[in-house]
Amino acid sequence: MIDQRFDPKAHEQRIYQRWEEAGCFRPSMDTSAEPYAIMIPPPNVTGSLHMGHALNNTVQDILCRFERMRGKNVRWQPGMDHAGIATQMVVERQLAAAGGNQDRRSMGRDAFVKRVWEWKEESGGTILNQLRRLGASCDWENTKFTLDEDMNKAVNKVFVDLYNEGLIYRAKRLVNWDPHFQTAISNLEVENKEVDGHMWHFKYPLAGGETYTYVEKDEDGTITLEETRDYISIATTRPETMLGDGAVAVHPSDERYAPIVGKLCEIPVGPKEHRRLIPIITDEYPDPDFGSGAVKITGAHDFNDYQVAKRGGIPMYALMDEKGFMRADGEAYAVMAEVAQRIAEGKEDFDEAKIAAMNLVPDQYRGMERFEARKAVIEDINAEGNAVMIADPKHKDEETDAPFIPLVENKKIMQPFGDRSGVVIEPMLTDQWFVDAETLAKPAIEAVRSGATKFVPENWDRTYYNWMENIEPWCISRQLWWGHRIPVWYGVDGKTFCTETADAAVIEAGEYVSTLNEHTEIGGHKIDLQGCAILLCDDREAAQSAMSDQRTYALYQDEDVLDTWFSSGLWPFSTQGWPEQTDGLKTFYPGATLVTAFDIIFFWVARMMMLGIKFMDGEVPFKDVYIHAIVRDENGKKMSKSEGNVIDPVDLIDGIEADALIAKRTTGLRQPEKAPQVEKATRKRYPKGFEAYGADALRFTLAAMATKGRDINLSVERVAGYRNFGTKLWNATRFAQMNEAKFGASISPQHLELSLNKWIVGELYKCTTSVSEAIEDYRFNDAASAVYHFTWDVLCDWYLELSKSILNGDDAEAKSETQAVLGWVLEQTFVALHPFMPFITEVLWEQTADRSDFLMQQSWPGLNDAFDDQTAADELGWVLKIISQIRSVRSDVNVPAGAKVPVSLVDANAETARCVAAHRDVIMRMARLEKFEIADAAPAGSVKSVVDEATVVLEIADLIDAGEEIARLDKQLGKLGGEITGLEKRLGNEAFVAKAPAEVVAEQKTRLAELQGTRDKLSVARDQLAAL
RNA sequence: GGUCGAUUAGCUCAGUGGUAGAGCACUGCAUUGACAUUGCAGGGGUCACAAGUUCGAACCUUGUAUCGACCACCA
Repeated sequence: MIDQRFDPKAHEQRIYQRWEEAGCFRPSMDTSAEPYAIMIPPPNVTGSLHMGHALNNTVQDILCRFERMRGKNVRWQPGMDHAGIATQMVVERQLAAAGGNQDRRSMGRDAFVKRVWEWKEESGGTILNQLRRLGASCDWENTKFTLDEDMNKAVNKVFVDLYNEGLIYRAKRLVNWDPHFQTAISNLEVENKEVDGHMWHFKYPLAGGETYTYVEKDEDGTITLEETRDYISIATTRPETMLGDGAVAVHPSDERYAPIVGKLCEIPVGPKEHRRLIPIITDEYPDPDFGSGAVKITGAHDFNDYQVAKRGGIPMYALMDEKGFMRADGEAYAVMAEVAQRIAEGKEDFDEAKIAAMNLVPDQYRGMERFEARKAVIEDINAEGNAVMIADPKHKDEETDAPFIPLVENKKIMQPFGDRSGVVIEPMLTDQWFVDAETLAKPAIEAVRSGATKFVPENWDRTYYNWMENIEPWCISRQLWWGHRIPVWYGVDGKTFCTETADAAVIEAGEYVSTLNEHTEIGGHKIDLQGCAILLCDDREAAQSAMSDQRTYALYQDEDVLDTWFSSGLWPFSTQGWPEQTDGLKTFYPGATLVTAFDIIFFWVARMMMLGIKFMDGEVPFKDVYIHAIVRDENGKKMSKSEGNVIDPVDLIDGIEADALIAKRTTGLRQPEKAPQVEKATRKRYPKGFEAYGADALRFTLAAMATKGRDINLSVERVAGYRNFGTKLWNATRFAQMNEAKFGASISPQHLELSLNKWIVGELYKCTTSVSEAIEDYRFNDAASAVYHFTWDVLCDWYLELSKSILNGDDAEAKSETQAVLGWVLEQTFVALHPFMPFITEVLWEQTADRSDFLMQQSWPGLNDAFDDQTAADELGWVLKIISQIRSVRSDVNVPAGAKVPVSLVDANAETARCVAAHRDVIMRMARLEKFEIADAAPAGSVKSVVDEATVVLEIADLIDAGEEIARLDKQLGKLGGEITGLEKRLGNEAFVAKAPAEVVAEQKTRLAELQGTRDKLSVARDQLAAL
């Protein structure tokens, strides 16, 4: 006999270990079985399980367990992502916390990377064990890490192939620069947030004190302002970038500035005697209605300006260093400004490299932090009187002597932040590696259009197209140390060797050297072609000094590493052994379904599509992409640390005391002042913390709430409810054991005698069929509710109750059949529930019979409609109906719960009479009846109701009040009357009868007849009562 | 500005043209035998609003309102 209750803590980890040891998670590699692969979205090695992971992996596990039971050859590919920035950040923080002076740079690259690996071995990957706690049936023996050696081979091959095709290239471009991590990041890693900003209006004086007539008109062409100006007015949110301006642009149609287009104006910052003059140009970009209509063009510090500058051949001057400080290198401003001036006037050649190296920061701003520099620039301009002035609104009343103040508009501006660092991103002109995403995107778009890959729910394809069709070059180089190093080696002469290994680079370099002639100079001198050796150096400096030996051609590797998503993008095939043609690759590519949240469609899904199609002969990496919801708290708020509403999945599984929960939520807050608030709210909402609900309850909750296309608001009450559901199943099994149900035996449904047993088998068939269909269609909520409803409402509330009479009765044959069916139906229920609740069902399987196998290895119920016996279903349907009806009436007329009531049936037909005979005992027990007989007429003063053709008569005249009974019947008649009128009206409508489908019309007619029959019987009963 | 989504019972949500549903909460009754993590019975909804299509609309169309998400943005 099983325990009184299921204790998740006593079983879950034990069961999981047994599965893993027995190799249950391994693919069968049965060649006759259909392969089924799911690639886990590799969690960050730094990560720990949150609710999103719990949902994501529950869904994957349901699919995998279901398909495994259906006999497929399943591989759920697990692994982790090395998560470049995130991981490097964690270790750098650790170094800082450890005190001492050690940081990344003082350690040096090799030592630091070694340190990160050590960290990874010690503390990385806790999330994989948390996935085990959830029950995830991953193929752990094939666990991969995106930075492992085999992954690196794939990465290098992909890089080299794309490079050779020209789809990867190096270029100097404006990229998003994270000044905190001092690396480029992709535009996806930038989060645009609205912040309070200012817009300053400044005057750029015209060169040589020139003047023009500035005219403003309203819509009708009436002149509203006309004045002589010796400047052009500029509005900017970033005054510190003025020093890098290359031009001022106005719209070609803007008449206000037409007189001065082509002239020069002065940037009003820096030492007066060395100020630069820049041209006033036209471009389509400026919006005449915004600001002053004139835009300063700072190509090296703004993405829009960059485009204008490229179009107009405007020089781009970089003002900041990699930390976001004003540059402190290079020659004096006076010299540089002069050079810049000559370039602007066309007297000196425009050379990108030369310009990029030019430092146009005046001495007083050099080395200043960017926001400090902004303040300083503003102050200096204001002090000099080049701010556009406006009457002080505070003194509006006395307009005559209103003091003038600089015009500064307060406005909301969108500012870019690094999603990891949280600092303001700086557009930076740097050399980076790019993937020609546009070319790769085309077949990836086509694959979704053609249906080779489908999004579920399908409306996500719009999001996918939208992004893919407007895709920009993907910046893949990162100035980090933790990651796949870019497989490119340079000679000091700038020659580039892109090869899969360093050895190959050496060979290529050797071939290159052999093509040189003896006059070629490299590194400042000729090299000895005869005995020249190729030398690999750590960096450029080392290479350069090595070149002093004439018998050496020195190489150094590119310093940068690749964007993490570059290696994740290969996940569907790199994990299966590519570029080797392994069995795994042949079997498990393409995968079946990718399960993920929408927020990584761009980061990951799109990249896997592009790279998968490219490198796997045009074959997509997965057939379906199931996009699931975001998990929020019970009120629909995003779970966040600062809100204090984060629910840790493991806490729901293991339970947690209130104090521990509060401590968890209040420590390490970014805003510690919120702690008391969080504590109060948590204490109020969860005064006892969480009980240990177990993994099954959590999984079932997530599945039940996983509807297509909607967020999940997770409530702990709901988890408790599904824990109760597990208890219900547990106790049903306990009941079965007490009644000696037969487990571990098979039954032949076609040979069953009792309609009760035929019926439950049919109900089971309907249940498992709808579960299968729902899972196939990714309707996890429907699947969960089908099996929930069957287990609780059908099996426990009806079948178990109805079977008691037989199990306690004298009919040995009936008893034996029922024991067999009871055990079998429960076992099948375990199977059907197993994908959702793997632990409790496996324990029940284990403890109900001597088993040598696991539930998770059983076959999915292969039931067919032969199991669905309509006669039995009708018969039991009637039994259920009559019991419910009698119970309801009893309750309505307040018959004491314990009282036994005599009941007779009037006007029953032969079929009903047969049912009465067959099920009399059970009906009497469940409806608490003293007798249950067919009768010709009802005794006076009885309580009546109607089931189908028969009138159910409760002979309890003495217990009731005639007036109340009349009132009860009137209420029912009123309800019926309303429905009947509605139906009559509809059926009286000629258009309805003519146009609606015949079956609908017939259905409504039948229903009307039924209702009328019921009404007639009830009104007769009412009249009889009234006549007394 | 573009795109997508939401609005149904007190709460959280299902429901793809034909009798409005679930869980929780609520009300009444029930306590020796699977289960109080329970059972039985019940109350509760103008399906945001308006117009349209249709024999028939929570569902389809259009519009309005409110809320949300994502993307892109004006110096």
